[in-house]
Amino acid sequence: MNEVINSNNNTLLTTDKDSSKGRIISAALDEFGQYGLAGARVDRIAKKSGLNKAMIYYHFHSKENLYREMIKSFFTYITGEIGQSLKTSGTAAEVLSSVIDVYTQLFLKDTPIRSILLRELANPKGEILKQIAGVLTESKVSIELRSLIEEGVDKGYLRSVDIRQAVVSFLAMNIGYFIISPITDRVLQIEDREKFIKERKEAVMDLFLNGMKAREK
Amino acid sequence: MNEVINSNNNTLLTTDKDSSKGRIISAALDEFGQYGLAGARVDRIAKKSGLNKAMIYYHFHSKENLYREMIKSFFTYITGEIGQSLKTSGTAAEVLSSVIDVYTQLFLKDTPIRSILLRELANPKGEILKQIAGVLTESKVSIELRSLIEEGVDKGYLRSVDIRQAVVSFLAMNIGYFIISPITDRVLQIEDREKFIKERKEAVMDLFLNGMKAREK
Amino acid sequence: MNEVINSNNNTLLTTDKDSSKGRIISAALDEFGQYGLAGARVDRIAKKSGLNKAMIYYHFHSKENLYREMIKSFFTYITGEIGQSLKTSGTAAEVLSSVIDVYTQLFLKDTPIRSILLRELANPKGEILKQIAGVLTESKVSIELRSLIEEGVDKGYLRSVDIRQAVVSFLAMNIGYFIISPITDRVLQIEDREKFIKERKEAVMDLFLNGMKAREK
Amino acid sequence: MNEVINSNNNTLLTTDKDSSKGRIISAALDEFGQYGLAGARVDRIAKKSGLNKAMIYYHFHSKENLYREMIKSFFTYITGEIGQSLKTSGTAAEVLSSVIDVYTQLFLKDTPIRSILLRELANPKGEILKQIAGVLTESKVSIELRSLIEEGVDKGYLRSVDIRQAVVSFLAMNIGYFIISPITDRVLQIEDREKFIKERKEAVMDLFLNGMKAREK
DNA sequence: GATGAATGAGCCTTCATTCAT
DNA sequence: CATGAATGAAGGCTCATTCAT
Repeated sequence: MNEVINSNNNTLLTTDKDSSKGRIISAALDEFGQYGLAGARVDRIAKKSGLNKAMIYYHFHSKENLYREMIKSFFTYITGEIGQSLKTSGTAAEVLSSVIDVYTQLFLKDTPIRSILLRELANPKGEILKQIAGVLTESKVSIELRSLIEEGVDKGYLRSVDIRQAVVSFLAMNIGYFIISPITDRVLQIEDREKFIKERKEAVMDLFLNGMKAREK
Repeated sequence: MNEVINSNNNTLLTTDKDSSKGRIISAALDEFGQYGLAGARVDRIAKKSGLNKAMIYYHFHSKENLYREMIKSFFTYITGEIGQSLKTSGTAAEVLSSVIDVYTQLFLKDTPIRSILLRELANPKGEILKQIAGVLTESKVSIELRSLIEEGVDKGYLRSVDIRQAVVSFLAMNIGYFIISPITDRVLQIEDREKFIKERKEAVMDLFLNGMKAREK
Repeated sequence: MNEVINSNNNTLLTTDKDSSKGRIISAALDEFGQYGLAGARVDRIAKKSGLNKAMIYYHFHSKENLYREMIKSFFTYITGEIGQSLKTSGTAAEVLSSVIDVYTQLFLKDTPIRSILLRELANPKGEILKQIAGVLTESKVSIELRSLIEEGVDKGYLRSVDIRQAVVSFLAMNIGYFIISPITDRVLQIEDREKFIKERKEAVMDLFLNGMKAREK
Repeated sequence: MNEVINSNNNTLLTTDKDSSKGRIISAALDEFGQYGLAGARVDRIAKKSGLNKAMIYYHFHSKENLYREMIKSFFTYITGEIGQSLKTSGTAAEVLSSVIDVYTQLFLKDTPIRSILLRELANPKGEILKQIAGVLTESKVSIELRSLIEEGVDKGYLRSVDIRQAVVSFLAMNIGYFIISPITDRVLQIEDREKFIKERKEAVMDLFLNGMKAREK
């Protein structure tokens, strides 16, 4: 799941542990994930990467540019992951299950990417979000979901609803949960988080499919 | 000195807006909302508040403490708002509708509180989240939702599902949407956001209630 | 000659030794004179001024701006000096003598201003030179010289020559000497510089007046 | 390897222009002329020379040494130029005219050497000035001037004046003008500089010869 | 010779915080 | 309460110089 995927160019991915650029990007992911862009310290990134601070500027010119390059690099990697993981054929339940798996993998732990995404969501007008949206658009996940639902509607086993609302609801139930879980877990006093997440997949699919199912009147 | 008031901007506070403390808190909400804790500048807060920088330290001792006080002040206010807005009786649809209204109101615009909440969610172990969770727990929203669903299950018109999963799904469809909307709006190419949000309320209630409804076998 | 002339505004002159701005400007004059803009170190200026480095930025915003302010301050002071020293009536010899005295005073020693002026002359397109030229234009020295020569020509005791060339020649013989003297003193093996400079005044006036004098043919 | 050559730019050197050393020296002249020793950047010199930064250190060991070597190289060239251009026989007017031509050629444009010389003059105690003075001493210009004047005095058509003062005055009127011209041109509002410089030669010779001429009493 | 990468010291600037008044 | 000035500790970035190849 976290193997080396070394692109030829300057988009070195998370775990190209050999090249200096790769080590810096990796350290940057850590640092930016933990402290955010403003809170990150170039000194710490240098130390984490085992390189001299000047090397960061040699390769990336500025802290902000390093941030951008890191995000670009990461999302290039993510796109590949999603592409590989996503089942695009099978029953509706199977496809949904596969989509859920992808997001669960991405957000389950306190990954740097989760933190970075959240902080970027706090700047809705920032350029980074556009970039992220672009990558996700190309990853076709939403298109898969849309055509899946459209097919169900066409074949008559799903109700005719606003498809975009349905897609948003599905994504929100998955990604949205992982985002707000630090609060909801506390409010709902969920102690065994692992178990809850395991059960969540079933619960989401059940609610979604039931909510969408056509009724015989 | 502790009344719920409206600051001149879009920031709602629990402190007298004319007092120095109030003006500082108001400016801090702006600044922290825009830049986050690490990115905020005490100088700017001073300028925004029309006061001297030293006054901030006179009243709040440190930047971090100002941040905490600001959040405390804000959530005290929020709690009141939710308490007043939340219908606790009526049909299930009416209660859910009222809950949705509250969250929509809170997150609709790019409010400072949305940004602050998101950045705090990026630090899942931070103390602030505990505080927020505490406030929300006391606001009884989740309890209302839980008992609403339990009642439905008891009376037989809702299926017997994991109630906490249901509550999480409902919250995620609402709050979660507002959080990830900067991305989903782009990916799904939603141009008329106002309209989409208006329709969303119906869509969420429809999906949720249908997904929960008991079936005749 | 070096007294405190404290303008009311932000143009503090060289020796306003009390105010922080004055102390910084004074230290800056030293430092920039010795090392030039690029070679100057803000740390050293801070140390010399007895203040914290941050205070320099508090008062002057940037090293470059401090440089500009220092020059502005200094030339404002110089203008006053020239204005006071310059005799505007008397025989031609008296006026010229007074002009020479002013420049001798300014450039005799290794003053910071001499160094700064020279380094600016190395950037002929820089803004600073324009500023300096402006100040000197307002100081009326050149106008005095021109009208002095014009009068001599009108009255018939000076030859009719290009007045601007004459003014330039006079200035070059004075200022120009002080500028190139580190070289000429060596090449011409002038050991007793003090004596040479004392004699120079006579020599310059003699050459200039003789060179300009009308001849009976 | 040590021929006098013309670099591609406006920089004259004594080193083979195609060799790496030559290209570096040429680039250094450019860079030091524009920014001075402290402001010069080794990176830029490398880029301008089309070579790697490490090559500069391979050939010149340090930035400061490169500076010295560049100056040495340049003045070796200058000496040759002066030697070739300088007429050492003819009437006094012819010789002076030839000297003026040499200096005009050297300082007319914004040559790097003009800037470098000016900045060095700002450090009157620096070693570089000694070096320059040495080269000029060897170039015999001042000796030519001295003997020219001495001859005039001996033969009776020049007044008996301090010869060194006369030489200094002559040099100052020429070199000194080119140095202070960025200021005087502005103060005297000289718009057609080309024309002024052409006329200057006559004016200087006229003033100088007239000023020195013996008078019949 | 030639190069890209690496380094350590230092530089300009900023910032949270405090002090004197 | 309120302010302008002051401070020390970084923080981002640069630069002369060196190393491995």
